[in-house]
Amino acid sequence: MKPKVTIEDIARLAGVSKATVSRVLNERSNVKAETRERVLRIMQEQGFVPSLAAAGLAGGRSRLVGVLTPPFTQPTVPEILRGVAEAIEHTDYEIVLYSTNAGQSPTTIVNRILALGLTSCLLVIQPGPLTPRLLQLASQGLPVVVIDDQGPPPELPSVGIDNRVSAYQATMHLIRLGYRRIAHLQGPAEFRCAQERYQGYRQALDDAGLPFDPALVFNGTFETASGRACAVALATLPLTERPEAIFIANDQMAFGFLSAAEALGLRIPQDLAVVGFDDIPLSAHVRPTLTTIKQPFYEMGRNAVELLLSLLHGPATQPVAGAEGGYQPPIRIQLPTRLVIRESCGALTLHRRQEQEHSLSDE
Amino acid sequence: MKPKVTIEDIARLAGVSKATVSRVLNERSNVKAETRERVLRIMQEQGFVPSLAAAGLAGGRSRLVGVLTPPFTQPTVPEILRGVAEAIEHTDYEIVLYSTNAGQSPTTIVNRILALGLTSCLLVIQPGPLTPRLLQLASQGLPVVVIDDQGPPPELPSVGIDNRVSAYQATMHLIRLGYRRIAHLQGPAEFRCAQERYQGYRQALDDAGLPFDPALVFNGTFETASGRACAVALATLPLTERPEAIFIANDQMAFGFLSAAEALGLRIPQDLAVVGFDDIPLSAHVRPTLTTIKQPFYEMGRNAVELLLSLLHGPATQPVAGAEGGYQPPIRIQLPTRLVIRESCGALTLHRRQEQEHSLSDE
DNA sequence: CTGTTAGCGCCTTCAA
DNA sequence: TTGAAGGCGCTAACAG
Repeated sequence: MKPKVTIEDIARLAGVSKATVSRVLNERSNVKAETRERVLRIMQEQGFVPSLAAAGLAGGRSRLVGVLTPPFTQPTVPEILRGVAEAIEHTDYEIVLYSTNAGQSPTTIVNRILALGLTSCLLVIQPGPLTPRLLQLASQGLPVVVIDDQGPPPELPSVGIDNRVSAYQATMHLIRLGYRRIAHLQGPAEFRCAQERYQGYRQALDDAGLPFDPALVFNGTFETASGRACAVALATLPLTERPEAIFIANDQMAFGFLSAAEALGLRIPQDLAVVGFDDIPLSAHVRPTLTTIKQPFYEMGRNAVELLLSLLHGPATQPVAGAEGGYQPPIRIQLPTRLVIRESCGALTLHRRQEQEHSLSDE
Repeated sequence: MKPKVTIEDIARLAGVSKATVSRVLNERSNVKAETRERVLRIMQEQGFVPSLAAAGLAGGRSRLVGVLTPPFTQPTVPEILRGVAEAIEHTDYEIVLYSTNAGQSPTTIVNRILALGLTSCLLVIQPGPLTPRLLQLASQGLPVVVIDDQGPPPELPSVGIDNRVSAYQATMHLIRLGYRRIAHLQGPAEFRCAQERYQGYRQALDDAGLPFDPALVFNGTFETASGRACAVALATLPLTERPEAIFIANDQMAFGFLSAAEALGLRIPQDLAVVGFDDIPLSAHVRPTLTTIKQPFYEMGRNAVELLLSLLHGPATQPVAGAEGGYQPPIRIQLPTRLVIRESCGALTLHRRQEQEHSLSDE
């Protein structure tokens, strides 16, 4: 149906050997300029595009980057993928997508991916801890970059944010607004980012000379339901023990909190100020709109791709087993976050809307 | 680094020829049951996974489906992709993702995709009209399935909804609620779905014996801004000419409409009832929550994959040039939509919340 | 039912 | 700087 133009065709038309065409393709230097241009021109004319499949087979390394993602409906994912896709587009690589639908072993998928022999490197968007299998492969030399929107420990090259500092800023924002009793709804302990955000919260209290009250720290799961549960727990607290504000470790839980609070007759921010973490699309649209820490998801995607490709092209920094030369930690790109001030923290009502974000107007 | 297990290895260990192993792999029937099981067992033991790249090269057809998508941040996309990914997962195919970032020629991308020789079929999620190049390729025998969330003309096998009927239901819902003067904000004329939704609107008015007033039909772009513009236009109308309700051709525009209406002091649904179209995630969260037609995006993704694979496996229904046998239209899978009743249409306030959807509680 | 023989389109030695 | 030959891992004909 489609008479694919092959290297052989080009070679014949250009009057050179296939090997030479191949050299031109791979931008080898050892081709006479004149020849190169002729070949290039003919490739143009014929609309030649090399077969990635064959190139991968023959050359060993393919031009496909495997991208391992959680379900697309997880709110942080689309933005990250947009960044990834855009970065890839400027290269001659393509994306092979492996979506990990909840409930299937990540190890299985990883095995499948690699064994397929399609992809020569992996970009992992994975909430929570990494599969041992992945670590093992990486240590064997497979280029892997992790985007830790939810914060896996950086045992691999990774792109992410400084959760501790960001949480510190979020908490400090509440403190500056004059709140004294500040609660925290934290994420599950398996997530390193949950711990880090907790630490940032603690640190802010300390630095402000505020007492830490363990009774004000609630355990959550990063899911909406636990936000609701937390609101209920707070509402049952005696008025004197009730906090004036709460820093919630992700927006998803904050949504649950807001909706339950509304149902419970708890006014946000008048009765209780709320700051979240992530800034996913909904955050600008819930009522009240959510003050939160904005993670630069798009940029994370872009940076991850760049890092991955640089790993791929750069010298094979093979982690020699038992190397004595001192352990050097994997590369980490840390992107800045930003506090987005909206209604839920009370800053707007307190400070007459100095930095208000128009909710729907920016789309 | 990773000593890939090949068919050759399996063949040796099982004491058969590579061809036989291949037969087992491809589930050919002509293998003795006993042999098959031995081979399968050994493949298990060795953790053998065939190389898609090689298989594609050798066999001519690859096991990769190319998926052409708009940017992931377009709100309808994640759900569709989720469906696609989930359907693919049950097969031995993989997804190669081509994201069409706005502003780049679709034709270029399509060419690139095909020439790569990676994918043997294409799933296109494309708002608006199809590239001529795509049509041409399809007519040459390339299996293509289109998901028309925004409604391209079904010149190719496609999965979508009945826009006309759905729009009819939306409008009829408003009519049943007692509204008489009903406006319509339509999408751009290039989108067939925009025309169809308009037709459904007209039809509903006709069937209800309501007069059609061209002054109540506004032109939109399917984007937020045009929703705002429409609200402004409505607000400037003399009170007597103002409609009591409006059917807006997609939710994105409805959001713009709602936010502008709020700013203009127009109360929804008291002053004006609104019904949208799509039911994207935000629709349940804007204020007031949006009554709208729910498109089954997830199912569309799933069905599209199934259709595509059936096309791939089924008999090559090659559209023979100039065949006399009468033109038969391409397959179309039409999925049912559903009217989701929320606040913006006034039904809840009128009929004391009979079908209310809890906004945040279902996540 | 099974083994043998050619390639798929490309890259990578080698030798020239 | 170039050409010729071999093979990546698999499938598709053939024979048997």
